[in-house]
Amino acid sequence: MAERGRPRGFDRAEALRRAMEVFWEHGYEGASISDLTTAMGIRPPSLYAAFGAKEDLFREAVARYEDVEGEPPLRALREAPTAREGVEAMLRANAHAYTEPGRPTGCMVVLAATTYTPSTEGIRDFLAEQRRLLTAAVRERLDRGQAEGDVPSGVDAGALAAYVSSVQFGMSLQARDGATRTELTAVVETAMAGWECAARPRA
Amino acid sequence: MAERGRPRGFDRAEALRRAMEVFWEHGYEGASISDLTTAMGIRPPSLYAAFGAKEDLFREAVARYEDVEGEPPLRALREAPTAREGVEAMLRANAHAYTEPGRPTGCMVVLAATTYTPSTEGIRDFLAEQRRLLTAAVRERLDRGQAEGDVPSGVDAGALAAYVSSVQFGMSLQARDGATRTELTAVVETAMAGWECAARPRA
DNA sequence: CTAAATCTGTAGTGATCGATATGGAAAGAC
DNA sequence: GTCTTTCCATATCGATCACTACAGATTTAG
Repeated sequence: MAERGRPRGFDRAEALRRAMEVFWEHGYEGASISDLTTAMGIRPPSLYAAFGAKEDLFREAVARYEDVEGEPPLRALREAPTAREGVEAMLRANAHAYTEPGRPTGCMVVLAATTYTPSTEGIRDFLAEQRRLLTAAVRERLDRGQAEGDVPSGVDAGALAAYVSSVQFGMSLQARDGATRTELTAVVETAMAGWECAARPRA
Repeated sequence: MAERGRPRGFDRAEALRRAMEVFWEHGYEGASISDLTTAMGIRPPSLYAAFGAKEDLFREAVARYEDVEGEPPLRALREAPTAREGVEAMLRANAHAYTEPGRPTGCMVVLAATTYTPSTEGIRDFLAEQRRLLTAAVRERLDRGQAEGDVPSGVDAGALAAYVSSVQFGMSLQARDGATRTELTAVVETAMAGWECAARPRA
């Protein structure tokens, strides 16, 4: 049903997608309202009416990023038969996604707000929390692997999850620095080649 | 010998050290001239007279960071008897340095400029180049290990170096997100536990 | 002493930041 | 048609950005 009043003259979902790409490429502080409105094809009052403040738009863009870009690798992590295969599938999916032509390289959650000013500290903390949730998802998959017997029970799942996240976060930065898909895949294979040794109980 | 004219009223080296800490904590864009002059205890004209533009000051701050903070881990990498011990010593030194109380966490070269605007693209590229040099240093140590026989000759040194850098870059971000020294050290130990498997020739 | 050189503090430059006031345009309700 | 509601374009807001003009202060050179 049509709402009362003049209808919106642009596609809100498409505008959000374009805003996400600008934030993904330039980060929160690197994307000005002028950059965003140009990419979205609208003027500032339309942006503020449809999305609220810049910070609101950014949070919505991150949510869209996680739904569209972040979910497939996490699904691969969860749905693989073993924790090891899940981690490998997730890392391989990200090595591929981080170097997809025609769009920003690396992960938006990793790259969009490492610097901060007093006014953007909330944004920095928000992305840090999203990264902790990523590590927690790996941790949960490892715990499940231990419960199902494909990960040795003596393994420190927290340390192993933090290690996997470190590799993943580092891959994002290397992708942004120009690493190729082949190079990132080799990083994944190197990390996974060490898995049987790394995922072994230690003193 | 004293120069002609009124002498500088502040310690240039100490002012640079304070500027480095501000850039380290907040990044290039997150550190305003006002933030910098406040931390350095000087006024803008003194900053510009002594250091040039903000970008010049940043590059000098990075050089100082690399000399003071970055050199010890790299020396540990080079001076260890084997490549494996060198990498482990470097990573352990960084796990310690990234969580040193009373100063910014993580590595300045990794964290200070992941976002960018058209006017700061040069800064982003400059730090990317510094990161490539870090990876190249690891690569050189691995090549030497192969020449000296402590790294199997069939190992892909480039892939292994990129993997080590990924772990290291990821540790910086996790340190900034609040990871403790114990947690980062566990990441290093997990990575090194997999070394004998990872540093083995593969198809 | 005077002249030249260099540094410092005050006070501001134009540009850009995120965000908005205002008024006209375009829709449904009646 | 008129009234109400909502959206959009123009033009701009005050704040902050990196940076600097200017004048006074402090030094050496002579």
